[in-house]
Amino acid sequence: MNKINLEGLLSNQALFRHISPFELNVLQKEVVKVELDKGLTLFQKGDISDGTYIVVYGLIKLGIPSSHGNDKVLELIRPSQSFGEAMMFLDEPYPFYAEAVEPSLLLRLPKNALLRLIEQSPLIAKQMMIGLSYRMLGFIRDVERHSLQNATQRVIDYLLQVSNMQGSPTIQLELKKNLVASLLNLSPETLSRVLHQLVDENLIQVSGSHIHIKCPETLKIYQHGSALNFRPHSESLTENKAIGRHFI
Amino acid sequence: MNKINLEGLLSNQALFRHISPFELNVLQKEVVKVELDKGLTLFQKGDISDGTYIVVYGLIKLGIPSSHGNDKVLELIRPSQSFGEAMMFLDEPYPFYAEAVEPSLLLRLPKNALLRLIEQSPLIAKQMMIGLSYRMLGFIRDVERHSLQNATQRVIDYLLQVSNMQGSPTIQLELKKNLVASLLNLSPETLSRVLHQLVDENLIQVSGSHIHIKCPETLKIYQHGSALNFRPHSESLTENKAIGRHFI
DNA sequence: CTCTAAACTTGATGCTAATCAATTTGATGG
DNA sequence: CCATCAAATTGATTAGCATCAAGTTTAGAG
Repeated sequence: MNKINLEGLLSNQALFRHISPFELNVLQKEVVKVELDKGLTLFQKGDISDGTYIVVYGLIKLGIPSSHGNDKVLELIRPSQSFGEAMMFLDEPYPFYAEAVEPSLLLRLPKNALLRLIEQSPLIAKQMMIGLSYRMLGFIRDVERHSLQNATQRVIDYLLQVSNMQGSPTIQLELKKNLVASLLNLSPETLSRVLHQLVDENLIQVSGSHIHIKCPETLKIYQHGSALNFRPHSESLTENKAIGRHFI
Repeated sequence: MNKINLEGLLSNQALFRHISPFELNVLQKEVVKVELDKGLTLFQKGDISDGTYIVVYGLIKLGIPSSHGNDKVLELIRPSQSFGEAMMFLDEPYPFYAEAVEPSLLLRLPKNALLRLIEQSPLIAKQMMIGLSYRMLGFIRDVERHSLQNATQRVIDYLLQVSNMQGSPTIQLELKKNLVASLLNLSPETLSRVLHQLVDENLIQVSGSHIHIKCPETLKIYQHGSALNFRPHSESLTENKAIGRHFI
């Protein structure tokens, strides 16, 4: 229980960038540090929400269990990101479980403290909304990927995204391929085959968790033009695309 | 351009339940009413965000276009719900298009007005977060449905959900089956076949857009136990489910 | 450095749901 | 009330990916 340390951690969070020293001190008494070893579960699906968590370091997996063991990885939460807000605001049980993929340190912000902060600081409220919005956009992109792209396209999408995030054409997978597969809604076998195929086509090089993208541009084009990717379709859902607004 | 009418509309929105008369008057000058005929598009994917929209009446479809015409319906927005917040906060282009499925009336709240309201009223900020959270939970459930359930399960899920929403075992589809299918990530043909199968099994009755659920309980059980639903699986992703928290 | 278990790969097979195509049903307007 | 077009159904076929099963590689403990 190291107060100075805790204050330091809190003041480093983007969410509390604009917090007053006084409020920081109050908050510090309400926040709980939670340390999780690799593989440990923070909460299960169905548990009652007990606040919002911020990741200080480590990597948290939000997953949905399935009755047959083939869980779905919903999202990965990285340092300075938070999770659990939605369930807190709605007083709903968690629709996913949270588990540490790596040794992690979290901060738990109790509901009341967070609500008070929103009331006292519009800047924090705005920051929270930006956070929520960012994650919402992530979900929208997920739905798009899963609905409109095939296995190869999803893998390429993921590779390009990670490469972009890590700022290098050579990327280091931070996850077991099992988890990557689940994140992309693929079986591990299919992921393996797709990667192999991309190697065959001389688009990437793979060695372990190290993947080198030979030419991002080519890959992007391949994603849309590849013969593996789907065929035409019978009918459009949107025949009436006339654009119109009537301001009144 | 009917001012009294506009004020009335605004004060009826859950979001502005706690707004002051003065602020209501200011806001009223910034809000724009947008009327859309059936089938008309409000904005396209990629357009720059110009604020947040609240639906007064009608039904708005948020969709993602695909290069081959088989669009994906992302979400349906009903009266008193809003959309576009996330893109506004993040200054991102819309990742979907918005189109009126029925003749609709919307209110457009410009970014600046909304940001001002958040600063001035924590209650509005909180209300907005609740709204965002609600829609986030919807997306989480979508991902779960699409990842872990097969066609039959998704359809049953949908039927039970609509039945629940409408508070009756006899439900009235508010959408063309085309759109329902897209919402559930199914081809229209598959939706048709699944419904037919459920009729054969004597679980529902269908006549046009009118569907009667004979026994919600039986349907719920069928959803999990049906022979059509999947088989075991090789390997679990989550072997390490020990629950542990170290508070420090 | 070796040993063992887990992670990953590879091949063979089958199932689900998409696609294609042809009707049938239903709705809308003249 | 019929004509016309969109929506929905139905059947036949097949692509895409999951599953199952057997191997190979990798990594981490001792």
